[in-house]
Amino acid sequence: MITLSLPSPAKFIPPSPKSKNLKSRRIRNPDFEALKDTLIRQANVGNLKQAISTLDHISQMGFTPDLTSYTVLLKSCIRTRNFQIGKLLHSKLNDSPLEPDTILLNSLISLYSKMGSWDTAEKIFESMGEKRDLVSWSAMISCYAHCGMELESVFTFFDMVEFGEYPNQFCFSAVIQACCSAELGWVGLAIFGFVIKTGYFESDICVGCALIDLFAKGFSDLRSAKKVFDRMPERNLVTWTLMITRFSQLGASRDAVRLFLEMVSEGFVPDRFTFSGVLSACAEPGLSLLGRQLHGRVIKSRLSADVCVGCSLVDMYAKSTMDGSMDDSRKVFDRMADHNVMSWTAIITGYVQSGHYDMEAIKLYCRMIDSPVKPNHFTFSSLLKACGNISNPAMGEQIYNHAVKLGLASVNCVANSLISMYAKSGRMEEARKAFELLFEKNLVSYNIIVDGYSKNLDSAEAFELFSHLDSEVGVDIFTFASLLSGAASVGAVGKGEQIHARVLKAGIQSNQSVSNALISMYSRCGFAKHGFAHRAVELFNQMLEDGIKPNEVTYIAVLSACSHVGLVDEGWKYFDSMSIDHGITPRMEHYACMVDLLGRSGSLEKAVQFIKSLPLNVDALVWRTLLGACQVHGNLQLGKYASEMILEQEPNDPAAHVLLSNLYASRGQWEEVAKIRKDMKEKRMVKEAGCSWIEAENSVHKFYVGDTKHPKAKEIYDKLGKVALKIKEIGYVPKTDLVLHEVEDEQKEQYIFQHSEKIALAFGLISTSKQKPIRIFKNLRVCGDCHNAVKFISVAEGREIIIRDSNRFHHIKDGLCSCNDYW
DNA sequence: CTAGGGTTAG
Repeated sequence: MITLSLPSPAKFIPPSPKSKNLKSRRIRNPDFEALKDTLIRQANVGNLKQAISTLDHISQMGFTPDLTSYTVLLKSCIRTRNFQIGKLLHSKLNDSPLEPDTILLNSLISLYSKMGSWDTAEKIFESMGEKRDLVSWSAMISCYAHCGMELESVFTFFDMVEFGEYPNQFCFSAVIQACCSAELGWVGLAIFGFVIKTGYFESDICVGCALIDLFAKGFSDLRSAKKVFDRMPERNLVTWTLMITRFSQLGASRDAVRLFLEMVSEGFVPDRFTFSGVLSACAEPGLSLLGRQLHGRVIKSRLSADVCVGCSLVDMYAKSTMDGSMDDSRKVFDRMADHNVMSWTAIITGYVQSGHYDMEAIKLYCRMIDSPVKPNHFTFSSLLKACGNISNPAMGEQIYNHAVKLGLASVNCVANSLISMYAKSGRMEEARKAFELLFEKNLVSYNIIVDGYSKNLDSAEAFELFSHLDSEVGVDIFTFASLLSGAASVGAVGKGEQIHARVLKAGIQSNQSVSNALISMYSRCGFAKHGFAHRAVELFNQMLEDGIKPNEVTYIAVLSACSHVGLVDEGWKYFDSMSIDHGITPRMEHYACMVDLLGRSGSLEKAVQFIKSLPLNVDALVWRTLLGACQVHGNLQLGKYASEMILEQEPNDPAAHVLLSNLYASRGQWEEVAKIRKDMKEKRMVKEAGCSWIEAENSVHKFYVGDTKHPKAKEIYDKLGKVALKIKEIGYVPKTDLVLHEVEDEQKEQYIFQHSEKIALAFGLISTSKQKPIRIFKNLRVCGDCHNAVKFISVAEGREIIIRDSNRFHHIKDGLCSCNDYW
């Protein structure tokens, strides 16, 4: 019988790899050996602070810590990503008389590589001389690959081969990783050929992982990635995690989840990286329940405070919570043990993308810069987007200045975000300036500026850029979507049709965003003849037939198209099938579309019934839609109810006050009007002053109510008087009931003719060419009498008139308006 | 020491 003698667990210390060398030393001091053993144990369990003080203790005792101690400590720093202590060790090593060996220097390269300090890593690598081995080469190749210096990485690989070293699996995996981009994918494929000859493809897990990435990241080709995965003779947790993460990143969320379940059933235990990958996949709509269940498993695995898992959870809850609430996301963020750039960026981005928490995002940024964590280019992109959302270019500029100071200003996505921020704030001149100053204009930059011009109703400029893009850079789905929305915004349906033709020629009509933009364009351009709104509905049906998946946006477009042409039954049909057939939970916008549809067709009671039948309380948007319909149909009772509901949720909503006041005024109930006005005054609510502007003679002319400041004021009012007479002759009757003050009828008519949109139109009539349509912009909704008068003027003067108000555009021609008299 | 992760402008 054989008995094994083992040391008791308390005394057992794992042998260090260098113990053989140590035995050869002649002098062994027991105190030194004991301290060293302690140090190694502390380092191995990741207790770096104590290990460092043990190291100091060794020096204080008069011993010189040996290379093994440094190596073990450094490895632990790399494993736990403790860069601060890593750098401290490096400086201690420089101060010590020790001559670092290859392993220690390689470890230092790896440390600086993981920190992103490629320059320090490079210096160490170059100083190594004879000590350089295959590990040094592969560490350096890998360092360049991870620091965004892919070409440097490839060249270093070739240098190594030229130097006479024969690459092993580590070198191959490092250099292939550098080639995992669209630009260098072909180099990766060439190296793949080399790998096959060496036989590493069949035998090494690292090489397999790199090849999976070559296909997934370099070619977005998940099928080939899966082929590599299936052919690998051995798969470990890293391999599975890599597959799950890449599938998730490329939008194959359900496949990612399937892989995860398969992995678990094969007995692998997911770690922080695996959870991170699969949770990201669960941000996709429809997978949130699974995401919550996985969160439970994360807690059981004691990983809930981990930064990496936390990031994915923050992102998942931000994206998957239906009502856009950030509560769950924030809870996860607040419970995380500590934060890094990514977790800060994840929560800030979550707030920005949820739609209405831009200020919260900026507040968090203020907290972030008080912490030791520095923002990166992703953080700045999101923050600039937030500033654009709230149209605050001044704040955006401040934040951009921070990016300048951190040397991130010229990073593509930061500079592009700045342009987008200006464009969203209506500052097209600044946007254009920033665009022209771009160091490198990519397709995204062009799409932002084209979209900017489109949204800011300068479709001429947008189309001009488009033709440049078309011939020089190339266009993509975003360009088409922007142009379609631009065409829709100014009612340029002819241009829209041209783009539609191009879409068909390019064969991209089956793309979801393009399809949505097309439907939306035809829906918004629903002219009096109903032709285009019908076309929107037709396109939608065709989209379904072609098997393109509709999303929430599609339904907003198609429901509003139904609303524009009064297709009540179809509207109901689509609304029902949205959730039943396509699993899309209706949002407030969809409810608002239905209320609009019912309200427009005069079924106000049905609209109220609809709201009451819903399983949840609707928000102010829906009630405002109802209130608008009440105003058009003069239903005071329901209007009052609707505005009460709005004010319950948004007590200081000026729009609700004004709409209700207008409703009372149209019924001549002046006491009520006065009450509301007083209430508004007390609450210090500012009603935006109505103003209209028009572009003529190469500049913008802006008019307020009763404005007489314009140099051509006399001519304008003369023209206005003449036009008033002309249209009365052909049947125009002033809607004096829309005057919101209690005055005599004759005075009311005067008031009405001082409205800013009429003044702007009169100016347009005397200063623009008869062939071109007159384009007027108004900051508020166009007044009912003005709308009516403009229809008559279009006949009397034979002009095409387009009014873009705060709500929509009105394309008025031959006495008819594209809005079908509902807005 | 050398393979995997989370944040990203249209």
